[in-house]
Amino acid sequence: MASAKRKPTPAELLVLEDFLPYRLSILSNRVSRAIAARYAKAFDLTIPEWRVVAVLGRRAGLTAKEIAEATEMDKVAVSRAVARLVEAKRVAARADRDDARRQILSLTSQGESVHARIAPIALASEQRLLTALDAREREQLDLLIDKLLDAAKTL
Amino acid sequence: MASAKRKPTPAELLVLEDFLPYRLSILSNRVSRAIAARYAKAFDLTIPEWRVVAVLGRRAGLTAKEIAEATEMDKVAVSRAVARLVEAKRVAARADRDDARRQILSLTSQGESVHARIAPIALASEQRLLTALDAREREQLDLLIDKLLDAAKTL
DNA sequence: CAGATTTAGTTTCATTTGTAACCAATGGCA
DNA sequence: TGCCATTGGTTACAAATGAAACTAAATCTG
Repeated sequence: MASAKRKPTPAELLVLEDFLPYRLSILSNRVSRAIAARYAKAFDLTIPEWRVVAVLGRRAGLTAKEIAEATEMDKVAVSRAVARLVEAKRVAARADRDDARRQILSLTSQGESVHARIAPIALASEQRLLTALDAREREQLDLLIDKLLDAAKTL
Repeated sequence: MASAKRKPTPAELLVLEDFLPYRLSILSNRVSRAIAARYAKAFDLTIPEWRVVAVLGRRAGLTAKEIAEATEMDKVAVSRAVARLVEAKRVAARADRDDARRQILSLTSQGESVHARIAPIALASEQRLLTALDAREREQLDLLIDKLLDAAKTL
């Protein structure tokens, strides 16, 4: 007969290396750090600044609020990143004629240049990571992340 | 005839919402924050401390070095987390007779209690997240994350 | 249109985190 | 054995982050 088994306690079940939130955290950190290492010092750009550049590079004329929404950064982080970027003349701010609180932001030519130079580095890193997966797996990954992102919204 | 198309530049190809490192970062943050919110205040425990508790809960008698390896935290983070846990009498340190620099760490009964109370909360959050996926997708996810973790190691 | 409320964005301050320097113990090794 | 390099861990300092308070403009409401 089968040996009588006690049901494992939650504490016994929780193995850090198998715990999804932990795994995601390690993965995200490894990837972000590796990529940031390639541009952070070379371009004197933080990750939040990079995100602002990336989004303005594709959609010029956003306000800080819109950038915050697009990047999922909070408004303080956006404010700081934009301030540094404006200071560095990588982003230009012009007044919004309809609302004096808002500023319409867009990349300067220097900002465009940063964008154009970092984009291939970022994409190459992503591609390098994705070489671990075949085409089918990449599709699966996209789908799974979409589902998890959605589920995590309501956690 | 097909219209002549210019090859898109990298800057045009890089869409933040589709960029894997960005997606992973958002996902990881959402998940970690949601889970931490459930225990951080209630147990006065930071994420690094929680990781130390989790690993010591399953493998008592580790040194700080070993904890750092097991959790992928750097030694400073471990040192700080352990210091707070010892202070709170959740972790006990005893001298290693072979090497005076090392301390053998393990959970106190209070630490065990924290572990036993948080484990089900953490697992429940993970399960809740995973309800978005069916059994097959969960397997795929595990496999994909393993591959990416491995690939990210050498980025 | 006056006062209250909301919104966009910034500043301030406390906490967290990361890096580097440091200290003490150990392990070569000549 | 005596010196040097390495290792385990902590400390100190700077930079990043987050929460809350704040400013100023816009909007709502009576």
